[in-house]
Amino acid sequence: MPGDFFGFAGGHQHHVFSVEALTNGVVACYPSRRVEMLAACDPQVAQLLRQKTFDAMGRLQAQVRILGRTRAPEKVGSFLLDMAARCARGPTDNLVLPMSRYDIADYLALSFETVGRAMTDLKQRGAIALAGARRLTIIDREALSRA
Amino acid sequence: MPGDFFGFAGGHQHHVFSVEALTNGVVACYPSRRVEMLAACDPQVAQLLRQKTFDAMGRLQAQVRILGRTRAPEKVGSFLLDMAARCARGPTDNLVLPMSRYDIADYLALSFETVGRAMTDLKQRGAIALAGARRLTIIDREALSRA
DNA sequence: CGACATATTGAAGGGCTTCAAGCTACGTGG
DNA sequence: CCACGTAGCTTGAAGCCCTTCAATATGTCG
Repeated sequence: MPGDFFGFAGGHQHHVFSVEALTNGVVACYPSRRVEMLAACDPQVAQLLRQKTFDAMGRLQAQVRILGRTRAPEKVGSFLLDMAARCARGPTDNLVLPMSRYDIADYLALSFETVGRAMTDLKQRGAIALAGARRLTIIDREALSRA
Repeated sequence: MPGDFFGFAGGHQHHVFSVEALTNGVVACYPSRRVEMLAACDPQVAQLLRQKTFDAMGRLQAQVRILGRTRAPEKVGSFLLDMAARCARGPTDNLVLPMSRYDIADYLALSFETVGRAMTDLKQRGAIALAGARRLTIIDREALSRA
């Protein structure tokens, strides 16, 4: 998502992940060698780099927590909470998913049909409200985390 | 595992994970505020901190890759490869699991019976050899990653 | 409007979980 | 020394959840 840094982990060897942008945008590349030099010279750059790295770790930890769920509605529920936190444009719990069911399924290690079924399941339980496939409102955060 | 750093992500708020040591050992705690000060003053400390952080991110990414597998033998197989890489005491593919089936199951979001069944499954396919429950030899790395 | 991508819904099958019963290994105490 | 007890592992059977395949619906462009 906009502002996210990625790719600095895994040493200078091969990367084990690919990255997909959820919106149109520009990707700025910084050669790791040069970043290291900059960080060595300028403590403020080093501090910023630390901050960005910690942010990236936080995203990874969130991903681990989501993938660690055992059932589909739990996975989708915690995914929606995560997306709500990252797409937050205000205090409301309305959000527009920036990705398709297929992309969500890929992210959660589920089939895209199961993602859809989990959505309607959460809706029927009153945890969320759906307007179309991507526009939704979070009604019961508790229900999403313990779905 | 020995030498692992952890806990510096997630900002200065609440941590969302617990950590469990796989061996007896000593945990050294560094107040984040003081670490920040040290890093700001000493570029070498900052460099070391970056390195340790990248290592931790690598572990998290490995965990995501493992949890992202859809079937149990795949999960256990890639877990074993990961453990082999982290327990490496030489070029051999022998390793002693430092954790019980129950702990592995918890780590992989599976039931401990399923972990055991996946083990015997991998053994019967000739991917690994088991000596007791924890001592094993990796025979076919390919088979483990595509199990 | 028409066409294509995306979502929903249904039904059959398979994998994992759960519950339950043995089994093995190890340490304790008689 | 051996019986015993506990913790960990294995194995079996039933049930549930997810996947897969298939058909229909929705919606979003041109």
